[in-house]
Formats: sequence, structure tokens, C-alpha cells
Amino acid sequence: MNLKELSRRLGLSMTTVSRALNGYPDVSPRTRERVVSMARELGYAPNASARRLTSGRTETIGFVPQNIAAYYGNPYFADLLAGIGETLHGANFDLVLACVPEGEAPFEVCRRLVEGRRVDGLILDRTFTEDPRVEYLATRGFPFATLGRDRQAGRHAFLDLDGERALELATSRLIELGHREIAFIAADPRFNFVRERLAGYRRALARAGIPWREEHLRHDGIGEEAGARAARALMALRRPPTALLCIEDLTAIGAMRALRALGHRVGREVSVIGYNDIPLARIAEPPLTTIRMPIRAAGRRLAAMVLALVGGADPADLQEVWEPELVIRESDGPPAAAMPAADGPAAASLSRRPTAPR
Amino acid sequence: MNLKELSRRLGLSMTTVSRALNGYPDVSPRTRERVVSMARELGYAPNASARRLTSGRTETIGFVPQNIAAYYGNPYFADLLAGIGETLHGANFDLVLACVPEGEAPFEVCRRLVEGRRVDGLILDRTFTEDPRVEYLATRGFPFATLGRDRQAGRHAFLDLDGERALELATSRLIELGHREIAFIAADPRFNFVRERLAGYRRALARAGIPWREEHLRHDGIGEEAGARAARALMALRRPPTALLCIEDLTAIGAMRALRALGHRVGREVSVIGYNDIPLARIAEPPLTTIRMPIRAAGRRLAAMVLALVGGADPADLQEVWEPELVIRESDGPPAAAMPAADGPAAASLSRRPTAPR
DNA sequence: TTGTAAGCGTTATCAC
DNA sequence: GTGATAACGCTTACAA
Repeated sequence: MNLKELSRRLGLSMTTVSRALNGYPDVSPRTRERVVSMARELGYAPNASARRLTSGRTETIGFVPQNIAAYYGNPYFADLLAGIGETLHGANFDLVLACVPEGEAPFEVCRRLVEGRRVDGLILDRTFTEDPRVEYLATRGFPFATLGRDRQAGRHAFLDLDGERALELATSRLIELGHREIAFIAADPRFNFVRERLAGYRRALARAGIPWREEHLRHDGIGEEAGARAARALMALRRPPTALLCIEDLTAIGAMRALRALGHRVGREVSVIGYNDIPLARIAEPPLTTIRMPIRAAGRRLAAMVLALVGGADPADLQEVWEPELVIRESDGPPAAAMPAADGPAAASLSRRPTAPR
Repeated sequence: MNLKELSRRLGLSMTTVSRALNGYPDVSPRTRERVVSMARELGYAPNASARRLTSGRTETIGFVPQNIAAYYGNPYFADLLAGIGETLHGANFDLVLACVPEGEAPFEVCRRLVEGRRVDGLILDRTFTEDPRVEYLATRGFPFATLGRDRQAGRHAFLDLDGERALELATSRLIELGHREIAFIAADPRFNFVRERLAGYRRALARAGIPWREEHLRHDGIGEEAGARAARALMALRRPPTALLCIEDLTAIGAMRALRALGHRVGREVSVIGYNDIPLARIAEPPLTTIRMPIRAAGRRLAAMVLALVGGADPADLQEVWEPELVIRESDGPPAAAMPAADGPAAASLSRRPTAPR
């Protein structure tokens, strides 16, 4: 069933039927009613390809992750997509998910979508500081929004949870608790979100006059295994840290497991702070102190931004930075040396590797 | 830049250019070379909508989850999508992700995709025993594959990890270890995967002559919180179970946390078995005994199936059941009453609520 | 080997 | 209000 056939049966022209169906004003109420009911009866649905070809709009938005492998096992992904998808669905837009296979350039995938006119707009996640995707799209003036800022951020829509501020918050808290040996388990520093958070970490250290130590910075990656590995390496240092900041909750959970296996009581001798506040964080042992990232809401907002861009909005009006919030649970506390019954001055003392019970 | 313009510049007809670009044999090597290099130079890329309209093929596959909310916080989702996306990408197909918002019928979403001719095929996950999506698609003869079987399974392509067999395996193992009070933390029984696994659980119990107890079956849901809640409820029973089978790893992880909080040592007094073998399972405390689900490979296979269907394959030839594998780690063991130093006969004794240390 | 021309199913621009 | 008719950009018989 197509427009032609439908209008033939109605004894009307395609024009009139099309207008009736698309809610144009210049059609008589009676005609519209006839058309609509007949269309329903015959199960008419317009052919999306034809409509797209004619109108020039695809009513489709693409999502291009940096590398989908990076999301393996990460609960964060479903929530982000759910938020995006929900909003697009409400606008009658489709969501195309571009899965960039290992070894292929995400940039090429973007290009395929843009040049083939397969999408009206794009959403990018986990951008690199120098990101060919961003460069390509920004130069072309193509509508897109990123989760997180990058070097080109002035030229496009973005939504960012202020990662620098977040890590400043987390680091400062640890410092206030009395920690001076604070490590950071990060990931590939090409990621903007890694770079940003790192900056916050270093700034907080600097402000407190704590020297920054190279060996306290790890780039193992995001997963639990990476977190565990990094934690083991850190605790094996001659001067092991008393607190571990982690790039994500999953990383923190891995780190906590490793710490426990080494006999440390997390939240007592060693503090751990995560990032994102995934559901698992609340239920972790001990419950994880972390930065809250309203990821589903972020997905919704990103989708709304791209829809606005497609509707002609100015990217400059679509640049948001959300304030981070530190959710304090039980995985952090004063360092062992600063505990009530401890000897010596609290904050400035060197940390010692505690010999935990059990 | 479009075909018309490109052919004008080349001094060739659109036909010839189209053929040269699409690799048809009846075009001279010299011409093809000229065409290809000029196309590249001018950055020509065919308009997907136009091609779709003409060819009648969209080169797009849709994925319609039952309810995306059910995946919140579930790492399983990213892996499944990655597998699907990878394979589709290799075939130059797009992946449309349909996010069904809360309260809306997934069936309607399917219909929109099918009737608007937005996709050539569909992949469904987490089907219900009576699933309007399946009914609709199967009746229409539309190409689609499901992850898991359902009542209509004879009529469509599917891939299923044998959940019944899997739970038989897991349950039998617990029985062999000496357990007789074995609970099952399940989820909404409308899900086929829940029903199947439940059947395996009951069959194994029946074969061992263990009476099936209603109060040992829970339908709390999949997340960690649900698992924790169910575990607490079960352990509060007058005759608490000595072993907990869980519908997914996340459920099991939640249950283990709750058990520990109650003072039980998981793998000693109480056994727990999960399902899926997500990355977290290996690193859980204790490492979780579970059913291995090669979810990314499943995604790949599902995509390949739909591609085959679109290419004209017979659904009857695309029905696979994969053998489950039990990954034994440390979350299961003999029941407390059957431990070496225990009194009385091993297997048949009533379990007692152990009073754990710490 | 190459070209002509007829669609594909819409929407949009005109007249009437 | 309604109806011809021309795009939209491509593929593909059919001719040459």
C-alpha cells in the first residue's frame, strides 16, 4: 500500500492525501477524516526512504562511540543509549548505532554516515583531545554534540560533567581527611575525560602544596582488571599511597578487590573514590564514594541538543557544563596514620603500609 | 556532489558511472579507473535514501529490546550490541537501535520499523512467551532472529543458549554437592529465558526426588538490588536454602553481598551460582560460579542470521541452540551440614542457619 | 561497452 | 480546497 494506491481508492489526488495525512491546514475536515480513516484501514504507512529522499531530512541521528570495545562490560553504556533513544523516539527520530570495529577509524565511520546522508546529526562520546571525528564534523558545520569537551569545544554543542572540578572535589576531600599520598588510576590520556580529571587531581594537589608524583599516576585502563592491576602495582611501591582515585567505578571496584586481597581494609587504611555512580557502586563493599554522573539524563540532553541543531539552533547556545557532585559513602576515610589512636602529627606524616588483620 | 553532476564532469552517462562504481563487469577497465578516481577526487558518495528507494533494500537492521530499562546497569548490553554491530558493519549494513520507552509497546516500535520500510530485518532480545512482536513478525514473514526461543520458535530464526540445560547443570551440581534446599532467584516469568531456566531447575530437582518448594522461588528481578532483596527474604525463611541459583550474574552479586552482610560465608555455608559470566563474575568475592554465555559471539551470530534471511535463507535452517558450560569458581561448595567435620548424615539433613564469624 | 529512459514513493510548486 | 506535475538521486531494463 502506497500513496498512489491509497489516493486512487479514495478518488483523491496524491497531493491532497499527503496533505491530509501530514496535518496541513488547507484541507477540508471531512476529507481529512476520510483519508485518515481509510489510511488506517488499509494499513498505509509512508515509505521512509521516499520521504527522506524528497524532504532531504533523514530523521535519524547517529551515535559514534570512540571504540565500542571500551564499553565492554560497562553498565554505563546502556544508560547513555537509553537516554538518547528515549528522546529521539519522542521526536520520531531513529537512532543509528555505529559500532566501530577494532582497528578501524571512528572517523571513517562518521564520514560514511555524513557523506551518505544517512543521518541528520551525530552524537559522539569519549572524544580524544585531538579527535579526527570532531575536526571533520566541525569543519563541515555538520550538526553534532559531544559528551565531554575537547580542543574544538568552542565550535560545537557539548555537554560535560565538569571532570576537572569533580576530581578537584574528590582530591580535596582526601587531602582534608589527611591523605598526602594520593594515587590516580587513570586510563588512556588521549581521552578528554581522562585529561580533564587528571588536571583537577593535579590542581588540588598543587593547591595543598603536595608534590605531584609520577609513580602515583597509572594509565592501566577502565575495567575491573585494570583497576586491580593498578592497585597492586601502587601498593607495591616503596611509598604506597593511602588513597586511590579511580577513573571509573568499575576501576574502583577492581581496585578495592585487589586491596582487600592484599589485606587492606578499604575505607580504613586505604581510601578509594570512583566516578559515575553506577548501580554497583552503592552495593559495593564497602559502598563506594564516587562522583555522581546522571548518565541517562545526559543522554537525553545530548539528544535534545542534536535535535535543536538539526532544527537550526546555534551550537554556541548548546554548550553545557554540569556541576559534579561527590557522593560520600564508606570507601574513604582518614589515612591509617591519622587515625585517632595513631602516633605523631596527623596530616604530614609519611604513610606506612598497614598490616591488616584477617 | 551527486551521480548526475559526477557523470556530467566525466562526460559519461549516469548508467555507466553507476555501474563502474558498483563493480559491474560490463565496463572497461580504463573507464572504471577514471570514474573511481574522479569520484574519490570530488568526494562523491551515493545518497543512501535514493539508493534505498530505488533498490528497495535499506541495508539496515533493527534491534528491538523488550524494554531498554531492563538493561540499565547491565554490562551484558554493550557486548551484545558490539557483536551485532561489528558483523553488520562488515556487511555495510546500518544498525538501528529502537529504544522502547517505559509504558510503550515494543510491538508498536517493531511495526513502525517494518511498515515504514526502515529496516530489512530485525533482531529481538528477551522475548516473552507470548510476544506480540514475534507474533506480528512471524505472521508477516518478515526476516527476524531472536536471542532465545519462544512459542513460535519453529517459525523463525533464533539462537539460544540452552537455559534449561544450563540450570539443570547448575542445579545438579548443587545436588551432587549435597544441597537439598536450593532456591532460585528468578525474574518476570513472562520472559522466555526465565521460564526455560526455571524448567531446568525443576527438572533437576524432580530427577533427584527433591520436592519443589514454592517459597524457594523468587521473581524479584535481575539487578543487584533485586538479588540482595531476594537473598534476604530467602534466608529469613523458617527453612532457609543452602544454595541460591540466580537468573543473572548481577543478581548473584547482589545476593552474595546480602549473604555476607548476614554473616554467611558464600561458597562455604551458602552456595551461589550465577548466569552469563560477565567480567565482574571472575572478580567477585568469592569468584562466582556461573554459566558462560558468549554474548558477543551470540550478537555476531544473530546478525549473521538476519543477514542470511535478508539474502533469502530459510528460517528453518537458522535455528541454533548452544550448549551451556558451567564455569566453576569459588561461590559454591558442599552445604554446611555436609562439611567434613559435620555431624549426622550428609545429604538428607535439614539445613541449619549457620552463625558465621566476623 | 555505453547510453536512454522508466521507475522507486514521496513532497513541494504551482495552477485552478 | 484540490489536483497536475516536477523534482529528489539513484538503479536497472532495454537499446544501441
